[in-house]
Amino acid sequence: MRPRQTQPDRANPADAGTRARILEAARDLAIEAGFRRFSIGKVAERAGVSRMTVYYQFGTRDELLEALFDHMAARGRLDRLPDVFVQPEPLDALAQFIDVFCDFWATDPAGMRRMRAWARVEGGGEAARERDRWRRQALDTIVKRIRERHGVPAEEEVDDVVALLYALTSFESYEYLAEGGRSAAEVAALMKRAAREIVGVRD
Amino acid sequence: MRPRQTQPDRANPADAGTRARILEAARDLAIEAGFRRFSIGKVAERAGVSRMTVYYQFGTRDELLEALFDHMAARGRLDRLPDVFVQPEPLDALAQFIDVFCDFWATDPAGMRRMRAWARVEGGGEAARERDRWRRQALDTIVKRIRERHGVPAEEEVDDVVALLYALTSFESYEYLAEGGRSAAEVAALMKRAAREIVGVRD
DNA sequence: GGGTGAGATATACAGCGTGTCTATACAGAT
DNA sequence: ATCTGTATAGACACGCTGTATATCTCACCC
Repeated sequence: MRPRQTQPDRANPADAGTRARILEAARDLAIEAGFRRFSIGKVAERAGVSRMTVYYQFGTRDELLEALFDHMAARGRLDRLPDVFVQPEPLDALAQFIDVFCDFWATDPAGMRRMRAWARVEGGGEAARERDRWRRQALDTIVKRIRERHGVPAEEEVDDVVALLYALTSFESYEYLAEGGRSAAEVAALMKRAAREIVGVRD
Repeated sequence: MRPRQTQPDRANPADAGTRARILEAARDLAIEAGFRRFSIGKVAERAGVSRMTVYYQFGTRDELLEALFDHMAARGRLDRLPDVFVQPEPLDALAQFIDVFCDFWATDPAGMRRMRAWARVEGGGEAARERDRWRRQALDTIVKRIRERHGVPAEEEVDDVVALLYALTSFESYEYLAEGGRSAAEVAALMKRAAREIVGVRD
């Protein structure tokens, strides 16, 4: 167990968030320099803090990166997701789901890409994997509701439709779609159109 | 400039491919240990070669990884791609295109995933990026042929359709689709179905 | 006011990995 | 016999991680 982070708004010396400053510095550095040149020392320097403080707060480089992952997710307004499930019309829910995620991916594509890739390289990023599992589950729910509400278009398996939507709404797909200079909104529109075709509802 | 690789079939001492042995060792190690524990020393040891030889042959760790990338592509039977373009029926071409890539991704998913992620993290993997550009270009050609041959389904922009297919046929999508335990052939079938819906031909 | 405890820091160190340099050994080609 | 390209050995500078130890400084509590 690591030294535990105490109450964030602790009546502390000069600042009120050494951790936050370190995370911001880490994020900037990750984006700017890539993970190759990402080191505890540099993060510390950038945060105006000693190297030992970073170790004290986060333990290891990996734990710092994992924390950074969470930190970025928190900035991404992913908290709007619950709204999606109160939508009475599941097709609207699907559309809104796509909007929320596209906004999320768009908050910080450079950071996101590095963090996710890092997770794939190193096997870290448990937070991201967790979120992906969640995303899949959500799609499953939505698709099932759509099928209850509207008909089932012949031979299509639920699992297959969910898998396709899962791939379509991934960050990686977002990035590929955004490559041509498309804005987040444009990507979302494209995804929504494709999603409609994949679920195959004859409106 | 690095020491240049001489003719591969050089009438050499004992082996006839120190490079090849090193690349195989590198591949095994990358898959087995991840890039975290991927070091020149370990590769050398595994290849039964001295550390200096690796440096001599590849220069730097990055150059070794870049070479490894090419090496893996060469094993993936990506050379069957030209066949795709002699297909008279562009819809068949699209299907075959998907088959070839799914086979390619399936040759070595573990290695592929690490290599691609590494490219994203470090900015390396020029070979992979090159291949992606090529993939996009190929899809563009196929889509245009489809539109010539069959009609154009209303408002759909060529660029949008191409982008969607590009995302759909990416390695990352392959991986997401394969997650449920689907075989390469099953993933290919799924991709083909989705691709048909995306191009929107009313057969 | 003295004690306590958590946060932050300084210094030092072991260990590992990269990349460079120099020197050497050896095989085939001229 | 010499030259060239390949493989290797040993040593080294440098940078990064992670740990250990000791110190400093507050806020807070009695």
